[in-house]
Amino acid sequence: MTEEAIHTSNFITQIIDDDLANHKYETIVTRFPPEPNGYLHIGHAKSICLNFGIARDYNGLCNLRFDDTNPSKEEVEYVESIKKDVNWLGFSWNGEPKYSSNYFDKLYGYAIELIQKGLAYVDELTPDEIREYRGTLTSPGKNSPYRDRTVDENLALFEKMKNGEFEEGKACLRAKIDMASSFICMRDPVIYRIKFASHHQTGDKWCIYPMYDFTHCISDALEGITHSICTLEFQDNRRLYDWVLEHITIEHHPHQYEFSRLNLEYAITSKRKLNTLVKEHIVDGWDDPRMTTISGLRRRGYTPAAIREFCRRIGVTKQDNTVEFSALESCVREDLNEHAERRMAVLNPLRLVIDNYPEGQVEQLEATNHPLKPELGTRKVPFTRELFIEAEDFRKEANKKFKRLTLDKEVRLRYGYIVKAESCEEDADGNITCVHCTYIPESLGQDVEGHKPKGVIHWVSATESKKAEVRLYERLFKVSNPGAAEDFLATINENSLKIIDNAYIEPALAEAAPSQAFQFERTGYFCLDSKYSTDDKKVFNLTVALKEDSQKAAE
RNA sequence: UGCCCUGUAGCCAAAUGGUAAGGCAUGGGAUUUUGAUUCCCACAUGUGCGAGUUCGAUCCUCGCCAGGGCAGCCA
Repeated sequence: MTEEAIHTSNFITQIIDDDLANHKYETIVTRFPPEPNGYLHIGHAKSICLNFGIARDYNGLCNLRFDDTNPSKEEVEYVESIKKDVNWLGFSWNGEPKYSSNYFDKLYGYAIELIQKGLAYVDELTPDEIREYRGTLTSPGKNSPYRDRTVDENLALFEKMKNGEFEEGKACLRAKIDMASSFICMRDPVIYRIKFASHHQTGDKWCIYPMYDFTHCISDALEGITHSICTLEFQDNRRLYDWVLEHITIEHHPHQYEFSRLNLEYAITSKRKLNTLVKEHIVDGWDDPRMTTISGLRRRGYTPAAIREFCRRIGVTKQDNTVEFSALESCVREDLNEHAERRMAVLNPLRLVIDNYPEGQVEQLEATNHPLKPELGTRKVPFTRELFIEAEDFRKEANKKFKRLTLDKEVRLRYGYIVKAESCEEDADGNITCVHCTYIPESLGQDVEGHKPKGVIHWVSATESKKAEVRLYERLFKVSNPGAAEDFLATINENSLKIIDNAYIEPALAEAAPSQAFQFERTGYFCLDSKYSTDDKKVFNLTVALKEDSQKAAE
């Protein structure tokens, strides 16, 4: 998966192909325009891959533009996280990051132009009245009594708005379009409102801020965007996008195209709801490994390549869709299977004593780091008389499908010897506390005539291994579509985080580097937790479990 | 009961007038010192429904049905 498809085709790239063939454009320019009011999530990754991917595939440009027209919801923390996430996903934007707020002066000028053309007016209806006058989905609206003010009057009033001479909500600037339009966003949309809020980029320079519909199209035009790609809910807004650009004096007129946003099972792709989880401390921040935010996926151990591949596989259309979570997991497994070195770790230790192995002896067995990549080398794994194996890898007795250790039967210890379970000890409650076995000295690295182990299990030396914390995760929600629930907080899976504080890792894992992925053999893929892991106490996150043979459940 | 958009397999998604790609999932089988990986095989007489145009329709036309979006001084 190192080489991604150079050109993935979808209805938008088909339009671009046509535009290029017709010489409508020579260079394709796109943009990714997040509002810095939250962290990016997997849904944004789809848009990022689309916009930056097009720029890459067509040798074009993609701007990163913060759509920061609402200072009361936005923060610099978010702009920083967004830059980091876009870069981490493997993309770089054209030039410096842009901000809609860069264009506030020009936007103000275009508002004046509209007023001068008699196409905008200062309305003094209250917000409630504006809503009443707007009409409904099935009935037309009616004109505001302030709609026919003179140009001069509007100019003076808009100036007063800018100078802070109106209170918030007492006046706003509206485009004069059509109160009877079947597109509600064309019923004299508000294009400027008063907000006495300081802005993270412009400070207290302004007390009036332009609305999205007025800002976005002009920002696109000013940046020379050719294809302005957004999600389906903006389809109606396209009429207003075009109206604004047709009625002001501006060089470019980009075209807007809409695609369907990603819905992922068992995940939430609403910044507002994600924010609730963070603010209510239901999760451990925006980067909680259970979150499908970019930062959460990163901390969980997902790779940029896996996320990009996922976005490639799901495609881009206008159809509503809900992608199964397994589609995402398949992408990380594919990447990690190829790139993650293999290690052994025991999460639920059961003592295994090899009665015929010399006490005190430590043998350094050689283990390959990757079964299909000898170039990744080998490492030493200490083998001793007492080991830990997974408790679930031993049963006193079991049916034929059980491919692990049972009394009087043999298994191979991965990279080591064949052992035969002879007896086990139990506590007062009947829990198995220790298994005694014998090993076959000549079985190291080779089969032995007459011995057919039932399977291969992983292990760790009881005396040479290190203790570690391992965090296992399940889906954050109990239902496949938490976003549709009346109260999505009620669908939280209380068991989504399981902390194992007495896991044992082979010595080589104590050297694990942050952001290095490992496969704990027969268990899953893991990485160090960037937040809680320390030199003294390693903490590993489960990225994704290995697939399990369905026969395993039938044993 | 207005306008806009969308209906191809369990989930994504190609093909856009020439007779239904691919991926995920699922079920079988082979290989395997990871029940992983890898490799084979199976998986839509069918494109929401009904008409029409055509030699031929998933594709064009009309009607119907279903789903989504739109009534923030949010984006």
